[in-house]
Amino acid sequence: MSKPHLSAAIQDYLKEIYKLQSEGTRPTTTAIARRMGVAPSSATSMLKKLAALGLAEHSPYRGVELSEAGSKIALEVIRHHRLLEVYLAETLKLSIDAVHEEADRLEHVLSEELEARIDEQLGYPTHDPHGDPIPDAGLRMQKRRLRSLDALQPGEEATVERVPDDDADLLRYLARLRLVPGGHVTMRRAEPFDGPMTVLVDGDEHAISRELAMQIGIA
Amino acid sequence: MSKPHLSAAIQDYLKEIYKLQSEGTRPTTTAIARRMGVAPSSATSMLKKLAALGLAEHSPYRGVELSEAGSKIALEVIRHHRLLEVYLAETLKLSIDAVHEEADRLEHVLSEELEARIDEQLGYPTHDPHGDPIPDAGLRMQKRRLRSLDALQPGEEATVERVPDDDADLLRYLARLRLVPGGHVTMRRAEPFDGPMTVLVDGDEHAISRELAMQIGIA
DNA sequence: GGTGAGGTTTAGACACGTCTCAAATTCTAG
DNA sequence: CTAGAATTTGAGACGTGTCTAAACCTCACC
Repeated sequence: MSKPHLSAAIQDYLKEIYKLQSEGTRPTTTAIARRMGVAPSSATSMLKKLAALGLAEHSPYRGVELSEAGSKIALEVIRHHRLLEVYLAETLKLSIDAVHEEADRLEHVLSEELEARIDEQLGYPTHDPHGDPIPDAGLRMQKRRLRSLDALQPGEEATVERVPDDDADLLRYLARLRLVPGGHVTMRRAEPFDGPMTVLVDGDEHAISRELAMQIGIA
Repeated sequence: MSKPHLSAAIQDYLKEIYKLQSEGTRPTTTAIARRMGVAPSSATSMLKKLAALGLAEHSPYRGVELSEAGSKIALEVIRHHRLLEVYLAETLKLSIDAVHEEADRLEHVLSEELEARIDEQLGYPTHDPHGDPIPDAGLRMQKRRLRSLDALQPGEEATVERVPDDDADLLRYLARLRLVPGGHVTMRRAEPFDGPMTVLVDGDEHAISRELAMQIGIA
């Protein structure tokens, strides 16, 4: 009962498991360990702990699934994280490639009070700087299905809506190309055999790999 | 060498030892333990660790003294803490009684980058909301010797410059009386035998204990 | 329906920061 | 100067989260 004080580690695991689940990936021990940057055995220990706390159901060798309580906490952490990202970007002018790492540290020490102030001051934003949705105060998160940039036909135009959030180098590169949420993009060419794609952004042509194009959400 | 990653606990101990030192109190094991809210033996362990890390000199049964390196880190933590207090009060409109606790958690996860942005955005403040000095970017802290409110003679006026920072209930009370930094106070009466003092603040008379008056800095 | 490769769990260890309890040391009052 | 009081330290334990090494399941393939 009550609150056995959920450590930062527990919160991080719950968050990653939740994200894996919502990406459609089955949250296997290995996948979780890779995301967390720990050994698989460490993940196993944690999964057992999460199960003991009633935050997840762990069927050994089978996988894990968050309980109602676990999902709730995961959403709270994600809300903290993404709100902080918006805050750091808007109010303190941090660049899009820096906000993720900062928010990762701040998310665990953000009080509900501060969260509310930030949310209010930002005007209740619905998406973070990378285009990921922010759960609202009731922890409801609006899902949206985006096309990915590689699906664009030559000549077609679109607005960038989402970019990956956790690779700072990649984000710096994308920011330089202005291939970030809000950017306007036109498909020029797609080389055959899954070759690179040439896109026009703000009057500049850039060639990017199809793999990268697949990671960029558009609408 | 390098950075053995100074844990939040280490930073907290260094900060408290530094504060004890600059208050003129000899940082004994017991005093440190009381400030940290831990058992004296826990403090001893930590003092030994600090000594092993070259952050302090520990003479058993005698006390402890911060080294150059230890003082530097203490000042960095104090800078983080007090800058955050100003930031939370000014930008996010947190009340003076809430900022200390929030800053205590945030101070350990504030990056240098963020610290610099905050400092700049605030216009390089020199004092936190309780009136304590903020070390500058070079970690120099301006000391000032304040009189305390109980030294005021009947009829004398002064401006409140400093209040205690870590008792939220007390701060709420002082804030209600407007007996906080910036407030203008006039001494009315001081009852004999160290009795209470009656002061005028913004047109309202309040009686406060001499003990409390001693904790309030004026100029 | 065996079997081997790969994913998963267990076992045992460690670092950290905390505790309690008991022993050692220092302080202080007579 | 000394004995009792107060303080400080040491030893051993615990909880958390991590690791490596080794044992253990599962499933797809033949």
